[in-house]
Amino acid sequence: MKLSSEQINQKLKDAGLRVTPQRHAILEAVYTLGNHPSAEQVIDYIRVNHPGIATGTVYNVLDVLVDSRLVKRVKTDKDAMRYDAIMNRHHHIYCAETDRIEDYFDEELDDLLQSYFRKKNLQNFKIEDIILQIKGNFNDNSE
Amino acid sequence: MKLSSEQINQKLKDAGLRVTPQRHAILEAVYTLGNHPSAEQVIDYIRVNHPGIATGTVYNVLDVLVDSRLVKRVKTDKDAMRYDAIMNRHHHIYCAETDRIEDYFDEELDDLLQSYFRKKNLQNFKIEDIILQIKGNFNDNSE
DNA sequence: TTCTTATATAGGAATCATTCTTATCTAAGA
DNA sequence: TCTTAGATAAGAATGATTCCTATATAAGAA
Ligand SMILES: [Mn+2]
Ligand SMILES: [Mn+2]
Ligand SMILES: [Zn+2]
Ligand SMILES: [Zn+2]
Repeated sequence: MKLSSEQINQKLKDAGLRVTPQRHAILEAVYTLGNHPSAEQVIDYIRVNHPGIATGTVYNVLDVLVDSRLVKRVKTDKDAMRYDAIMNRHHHIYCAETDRIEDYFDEELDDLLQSYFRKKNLQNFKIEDIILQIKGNFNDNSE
Repeated sequence: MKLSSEQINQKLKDAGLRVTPQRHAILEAVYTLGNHPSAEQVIDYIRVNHPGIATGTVYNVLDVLVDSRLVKRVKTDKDAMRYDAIMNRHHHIYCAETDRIEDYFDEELDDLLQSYFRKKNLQNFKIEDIILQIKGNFNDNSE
C-alpha cells in the first residue's frame, strides 16, 4: 500500500496529531513495509533517510499511532511486537515455521461470523472485534 | 481443570519426557492456574511449595512443554507470554481493558468454519488451525 | 540395588525489546 | 515573530527471557 506524503500528513492531522518528520517517516514505514513489520524493521527502514531518529522515539510514535487508531498491534507468540497499517477488517495467516504473517480479507466470512454471533447473542460480554488467527503452511515461498 | 499427580506424570511420560519434580510442578501450575497464566504467575505459584526451582528452569520447561504439545502459547499484544494447558480446540476472548483472556468453546462454530474453509479451498496454504481472537468487554466483573 | 550417563537444573550473567528520564527542540496557533 | 505545549534525542533503566556452565539426577542397564 503506497500513500503520498500528503496523504500521510492528512492521516496524522485527521487523528489530531502534530505532524512531525518522525511521525511522518514512521507511519510511512509501516505502510510501505507492509506484512506487519516489527519496531526493529521500522527502525532499519527509516534510518536510511532519517539517521537521527532515536530508537525510543520509534516506540513512542508507534504507541501514539496505535492509540490514535492509525496502526494496530498484531498479536504474536513471539517476543517482539508487530504492527499493521491496514485498518480495514481482515484476518491473519501465521506461518507455522517462520515469522511470516499474511493478511486475509474475506467479507463473506465476516458476514457469516457477524450473523453467527448476533444469533448466538453471548450474554456476559459485548464483542468489539473478531479476528481469525489462521495457522498453517504456505505451499509456495512467495511473499 | 484439576489433574491428579499421576495424571500429570502420565502426560509427561506419554510425551516422552523425563519426569522431574520441576516439570511436574510447572505443568500442574499451568493446569491449576487456568486462564492463561504468564511465566511469572507460574513462578509465583510453584515457589510456594518448590522454593528452589530456578526462574530459567521455568522458562526452559515451558518451552519443552510447548514443543511436546502439552501446553500452548497464547498470542497477545503485550510483552509477557501467556500459556494454556487446554489443548482441545477453543477460542479466546480478550478483554479490551484488562489482561483477562477467557476461553470460548463452540463446536457449532468450529464445524461452520471447517466447512467454510473446506468449500473455500485456499490455494497457496494448508490450514492447520484456526483460532478466533474475540475482543470485547465483559459485562460482569467475574472471572 | 547400584551403576552409568544422557539429560535436566541452579545460579547467575547476559541479552534484547521496550520504557523511562530529562534536557533540548519545534510545530503550529496567537 | 513569539510562545509554549508537546515532541524528540540520548542514553540509562527495566523486565522478560535466554544463555552459560558446573552440578545434580532420572531412569535404563547391569
Ligand atoms: Mn520486555
Ligand atoms: Mn521481551
Ligand atoms: Zn494485517
Ligand atoms: Zn485457552
